[in-house]
Amino acid sequence: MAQNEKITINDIARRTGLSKGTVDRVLHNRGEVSRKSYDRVMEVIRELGYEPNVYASLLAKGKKHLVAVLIPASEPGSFWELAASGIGRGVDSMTAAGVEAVPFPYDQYDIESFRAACAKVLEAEPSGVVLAPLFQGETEVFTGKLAESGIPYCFIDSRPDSNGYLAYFGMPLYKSGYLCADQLTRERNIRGALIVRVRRDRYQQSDPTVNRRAGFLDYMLENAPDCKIDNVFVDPNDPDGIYTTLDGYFSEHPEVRHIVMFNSRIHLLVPWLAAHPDPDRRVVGFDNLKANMDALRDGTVSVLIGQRPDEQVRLAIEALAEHALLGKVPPRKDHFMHMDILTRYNVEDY
Amino acid sequence: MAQNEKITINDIARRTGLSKGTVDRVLHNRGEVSRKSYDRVMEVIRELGYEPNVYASLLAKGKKHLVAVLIPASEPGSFWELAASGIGRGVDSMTAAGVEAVPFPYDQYDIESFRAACAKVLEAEPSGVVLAPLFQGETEVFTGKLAESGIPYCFIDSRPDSNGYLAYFGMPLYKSGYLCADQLTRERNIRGALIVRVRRDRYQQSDPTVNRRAGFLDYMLENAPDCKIDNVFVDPNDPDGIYTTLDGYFSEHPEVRHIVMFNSRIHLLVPWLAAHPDPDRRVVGFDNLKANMDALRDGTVSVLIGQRPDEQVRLAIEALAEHALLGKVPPRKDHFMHMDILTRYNVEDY
DNA sequence: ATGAAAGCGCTAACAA
DNA sequence: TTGTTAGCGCTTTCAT
Repeated sequence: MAQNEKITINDIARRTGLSKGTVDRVLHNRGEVSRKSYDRVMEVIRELGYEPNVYASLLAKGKKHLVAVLIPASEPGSFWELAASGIGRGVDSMTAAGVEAVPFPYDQYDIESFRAACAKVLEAEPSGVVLAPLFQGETEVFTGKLAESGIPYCFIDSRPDSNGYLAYFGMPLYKSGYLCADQLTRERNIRGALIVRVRRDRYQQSDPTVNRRAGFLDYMLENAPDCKIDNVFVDPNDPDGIYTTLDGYFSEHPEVRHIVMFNSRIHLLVPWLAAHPDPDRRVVGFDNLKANMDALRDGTVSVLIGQRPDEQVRLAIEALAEHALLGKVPPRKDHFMHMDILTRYNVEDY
Repeated sequence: MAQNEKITINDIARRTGLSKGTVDRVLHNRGEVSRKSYDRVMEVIRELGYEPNVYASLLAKGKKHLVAVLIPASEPGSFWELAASGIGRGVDSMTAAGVEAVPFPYDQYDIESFRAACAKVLEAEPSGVVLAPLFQGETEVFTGKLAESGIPYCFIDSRPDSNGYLAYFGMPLYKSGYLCADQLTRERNIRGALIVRVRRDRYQQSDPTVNRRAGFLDYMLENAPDCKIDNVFVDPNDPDGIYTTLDGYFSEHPEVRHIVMFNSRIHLLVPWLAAHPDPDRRVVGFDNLKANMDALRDGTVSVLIGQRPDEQVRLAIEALAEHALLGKVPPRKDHFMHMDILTRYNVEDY
């Protein structure tokens, strides 16, 4: 649509009186061209509105682009499984354009496995890398290496304070806490609310939930200052312990009917909640894990706030693909995903 | 990644003792091949796990694919403007793969302009068509012609009862009414609710709001059977009339605090609502028009239910692109979009 | 610094 | 029915 007829490097070779070879050299500015020729070629290029033919280029260099996706191994039913499902989701037309996204999984609790995965990625010489910065220090080391090799990378889920990334796709964490509080407390005059937390001490990982909690608490301060907020800690690997903990808490605080968790594990509470039904209770959690959505369906959980991790991955891959293919740099770096409010009435098509 | 080394039609030509030409013929089964050769080629193809090189193919045929998008002209601030914005959103890598999406706008109130747009589309010989079936009869005529020409098409927004389409992307209408009712009536014991409707008689158009209303009424019947539901009709082009109508209604029914509209025009009520603030009022509408989102922000409207018309368009284009490029047929035909619940706390990143 | 030429894998027109 | 061949637009040696 640009020009009436598509113009090729031949056209611009003819017009400049130079050869295809030279034109190609300036096109990819790989030197060995006289200043004069360079300028002349550039001039004609813009004059004629030349646009390279991607197929021809790709065909000629016979290279497939690889986008490495560095995220934790997707244990069934986990948050990262959702994220991983975004890898295949990548438009097939992208595949058709010669970009392949490949997962490089690692154990999110084992920093060594992360290092190993990083090494593999480097070996594979990808055109781009998508990663979630779980291990802060190690991530910095790795992205440093990527930068050295001139390999662009995108963050998903959360984002370190560095600056070299091509783009970031994630949920606005603080705001999500705010939204969460609003969904939790539809009425005024709430007596108390319970935050169920998971202890995470051992791992030197970043913790996205602290921002969420901050947003939550600020909302409560502003809108329900008299609400007493309790915290309770549970171990995700100890279902019985969770049950007992809740039993203990609620026998002391039967008046509390508002419960919230800031990570993706709200489903851990289902056994206790199901055993102690209460139509006036309100439970809000995060992320569309299968187990969470089931809890929504059967009414155990009232609202889930979703962030489409699969979309985050897809968008990151696409950004990288476009960078590799077309040299495009996204106009904005930070892309905050919409926060989806899920209830039993709109989970089905999620 | 498929095979160790990429295998080409030359390989399979050599292996079968036939020529590239013949191989190509069976690849695109365009006949002129003996049964025997055909079988042999197919055998070797699967044996070697041959996969065509899309660039080479595209380069050779030098054809760009055109996807025509047949939707109403996007008046600023309208629903269709949102939809149209999905056209550009199409991944650029798709563009890189040689697919261009082009809008063919028409006047949604003028069936003649629709016919004209259809004619233009046919002339352009697109590889696929995206359309919203506003004019029922005319749509049938048009899709009939498309079918004749072997051009695949996708519906967005709503879907006729026909069957020849490649895919459909839209909101589940009945369910959206149900969801709407749930968002409107958070408490029990509602005295009354008001449905504001737009008269549409002149136009022989399909009306998606009837299903929505049905879902809404069913929810109310099941969950708030004692709620009296009133209807009021307004003319979108007569702001003063709207104001007066509401004035009239609410002077008679001051106890009604729940208001809903099933089309995308909830913003029409803003002047009256803003002039008569009531913290206990609840207003629910549909679609993320700019004006609607503004109303959400300033608190005039409580909840908006969104369906991402731009995504519908994008997905439809992609489905068509993949069909054109790779011959892929979507596994499911009907794709129901997630219904987004928007409040003032999550509009920002929408 | 520049040009010539051989492909990349596939398509399509033409011969046979 | 099948084979041959000339490109498609660009990249990449290898000469010059």
